Amino acid sequence: MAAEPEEEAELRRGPWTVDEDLTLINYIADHGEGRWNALARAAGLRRTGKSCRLRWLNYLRPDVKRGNFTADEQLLILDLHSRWGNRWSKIAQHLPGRTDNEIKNYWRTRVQKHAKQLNCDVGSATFKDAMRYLWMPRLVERIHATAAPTGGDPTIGDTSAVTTSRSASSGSFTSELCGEEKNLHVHGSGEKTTSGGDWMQDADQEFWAMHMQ
DNA sequence: AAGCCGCGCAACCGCGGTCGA
DNA sequence: ATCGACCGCGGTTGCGCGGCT
Repeated sequence: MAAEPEEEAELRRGPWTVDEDLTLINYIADHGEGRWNALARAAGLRRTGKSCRLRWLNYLRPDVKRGNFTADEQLLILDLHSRWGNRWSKIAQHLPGRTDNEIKNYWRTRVQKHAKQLNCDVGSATFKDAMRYLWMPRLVERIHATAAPTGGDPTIGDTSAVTTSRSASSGSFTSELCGEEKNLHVHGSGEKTTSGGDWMQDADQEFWAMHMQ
C-alpha cells in the first residue's frame, strides 16, 4: 500500500486540547454549526468532521447541562426507554441540555449495573416489570416528597439533592406509569450531586430484591 | 503508603440513511 | 437511476480518578 494521503495521516485523535476547543467554539460562534467536514477543514482543526460534531454536541455546546441526573430526569429516562428502547437521541430530545451520549452512558453504567446486581437482564420482561411497577412509582413518590413544602429530606438517597433546572422547557411532564397518566410537577433549581447509587438506594435494592424473589 | 479494582465519562468506530451531483 | 460524500445514531472502547484492601 502506498503512503496514505498526508492530510489523513495528520488527523488528530484522542482527547481534545483547550486550544482545539477554543478554535471550534470560536469558529462556530462566527459561522454556525453544521457541514462538519467542511467546518473542520475551514477551522484548521486536524480532526474529522465527526469528531468535531461529537465534541460540540456532547461537550462544548453552551446549553449542555452537566452533572448528575435529577430524579425527574431519571424517571423520564426509565419511562421513555421502556417505550422506545435504545433510541438515545430520541430520548435526549425530551431532556433539555442532556445529550444522547450522556443518557446512553447513564443507562449502561447505572441501570445495567443494577440489573446485573439483581441477576436479570435489562431487556428481560422481569426487569421491565420491576422497573415499571416497583421502581418508577418509587421515584414518583420521591419526587412528590421532594416537591412538598415541608417535604423533609430533599434528596434522593443520602447523597443527592433532588433538584431540577427543567425551567421553562416544561414545568411538568407527563409520564405513563402503571397504565395511568400522572403529571409530575418538579420544583427546584441548581446543583444536584448524586454519586453512584442515585437511582437506587440500598433500601430500595432490598425492597426490589424482595419483590423479585 | 502502595497497589488494585471498579466506575464514569469522553471519544472512536461502524453502519444505515439522506442528499446532491 | 446510480454513486459518493456527508451526517447522525447506537455500540464499544480506553483512560483517568476515586475508593477499597
